[in-house]
This record gives sequence, structure tokens and C-alpha cells, in this order.
Amino acid sequence: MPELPEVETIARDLRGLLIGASIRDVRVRDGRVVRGMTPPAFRRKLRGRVIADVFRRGKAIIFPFAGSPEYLVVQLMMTGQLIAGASSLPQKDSRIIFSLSSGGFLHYNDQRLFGRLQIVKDLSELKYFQILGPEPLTKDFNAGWIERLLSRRKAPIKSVLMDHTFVAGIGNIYASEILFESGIDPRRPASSLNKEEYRILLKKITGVLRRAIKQRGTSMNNYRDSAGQKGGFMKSIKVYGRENEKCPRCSAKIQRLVQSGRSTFFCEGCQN
DNA sequence: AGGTCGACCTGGCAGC
DNA sequence: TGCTGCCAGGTCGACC
Repeated sequence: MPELPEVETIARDLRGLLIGASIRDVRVRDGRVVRGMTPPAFRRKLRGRVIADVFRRGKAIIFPFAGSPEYLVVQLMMTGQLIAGASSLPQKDSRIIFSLSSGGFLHYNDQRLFGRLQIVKDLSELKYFQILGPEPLTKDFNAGWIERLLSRRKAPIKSVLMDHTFVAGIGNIYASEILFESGIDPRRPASSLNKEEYRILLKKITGVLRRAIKQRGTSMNNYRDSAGQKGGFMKSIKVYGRENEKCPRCSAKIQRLVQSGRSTFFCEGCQN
């Protein structure tokens, strides 16, 4: 479900709520979301741990523990949620319930069970982090990187924007929105863009993601923040999910097409 | 090697 | 109402 702005929103909120809290107990209601160890081992490893920080890398939320070399890594995938609350009663699709020293609870909810929770000693144990590209809102992601990577990719620019070895955190919604804002046709081979278009793309990637974080993300469907609230960026969404609606810029009909098995939304009138 | 596809799951919704 | 088929914000291994 969530892309960079949604995961960043959750991580920032949880940082305020959970730093310094200890995990009193862990109830695994569906073990399929725990990877790399059995649910009992997962519970044993987490009980008594003090949460030292909460941060995001790509679309993963990472919890380091005080005085421990281990991390809890949570990947929400399509429908995962981390919801903090006062009740231990299972919510819809609660798969894991953490009880905290504060008296509160953290629910890991996941309708489709694609999400995963893992405990690792080093983040580089996970292939996901080994191959993950630069964070788009840091100086590692710059015009030089974009040009070097894109100039040798023949795949459609939409597919490459979603390739997390090129840039971390962009998913299906923001790929369409970024290309619309950039005025670039999603079907064009990445290598066909010119220097000016690379420059525009960099500007729009950072601009769209920053605005989406400010608005606390986009809730098309399942996304909820750690308080269970929807994101505010929906009202800023120009093309995603708007097939046959009017383009807000030129009034042409917004089109949908499928690229690498994922829906892309764009305006043929103003993206070329 | 780069690119695309299916698998992993559940559930909501449109159409009949 | 109930069935079928399609669709959904991600990732990864298999295949060409």
C-alpha cells in the first residue's frame, strides 16, 4: 500500500510515540508475516527490548533497540498498517499485536499478508537493502546519478521510476503523478530523455514527494497513518485512478494503460 | 544483463 | 443473492 511519503509519515509519528518504550509482549496472530524465524522465536527476541529509534529506508520501517545490535524491520507492502492505540482487542486484520510498557499497543494489520516483519543483526543481511538505490530526498540522488542510470535503461521511464535499484521509495501512485507533473510520456524509454528532461524529473520527484509528506501521504484505499487516519494528498492527486476524467491541465481524457503488469495513468495531451 | 511475468494473499466491486 | 472476473499502494524468483 504505502510508498515513501506514507511510510515516512508512519515512521515520524511512531518515533514520537515509541522511542524509549519497551516491548512487554508480542502476540502473533498470523505467523505468515514473520520471516526468517518462528513466531515463538520472534516473540522471545522482542520481549523486553527498548525501542531506541524509528526510521525509514525505502519503504521499510526500521526499529533499532537500546543496547542491542538487532533491528526489527517492517515492510508493509500493499496493505500493511502500523496502528498505535490503547486497546489490545484485535482490529480488522490485526496479525501481530505488540504490548508496550506505556500501557499502549501497536497493531500490525495486513489484509493481504504480503507484509513482512524480520529481525536482523545488520540491515545488509536483507537483499532488499543490498540492492536498494539512493533516497530521493538526499544529495545522493542527483542529476549525475539520474543521467548515468537512465541513459542505459531502455525500459519505459514509468517502470524505471518504480525500480528501487534506481531510486528508493517510489511506487505506482507517485510514478504516475511525477511523470504527469514532468510532462513526460510514461511509455518513453528512459534512455530517450534529454538533459533538460532529467533535470525536470529530478525537480518533480523531490517536489511531489515532499508535498505528499507534508500532506501525510495518499489514501486511495487501505493506507492509514499510525493513528488510523487517512492521508491528505488525495486532493492533490492529478491522474492516478482517474481514468476517463478530465486532465486538470488540458481537459483531455486521462488514459490508463498497463506497464510491467501495473496500471499507469497519464494524459496524452500534455505528456510527451 | 535487463526486462517482464507470475506468485504470494484477501477482499471489494462491477456485471451478469 | 450469488457467482465470476478484475483490480488493488510491493517484492522477488524464474524466465526469455
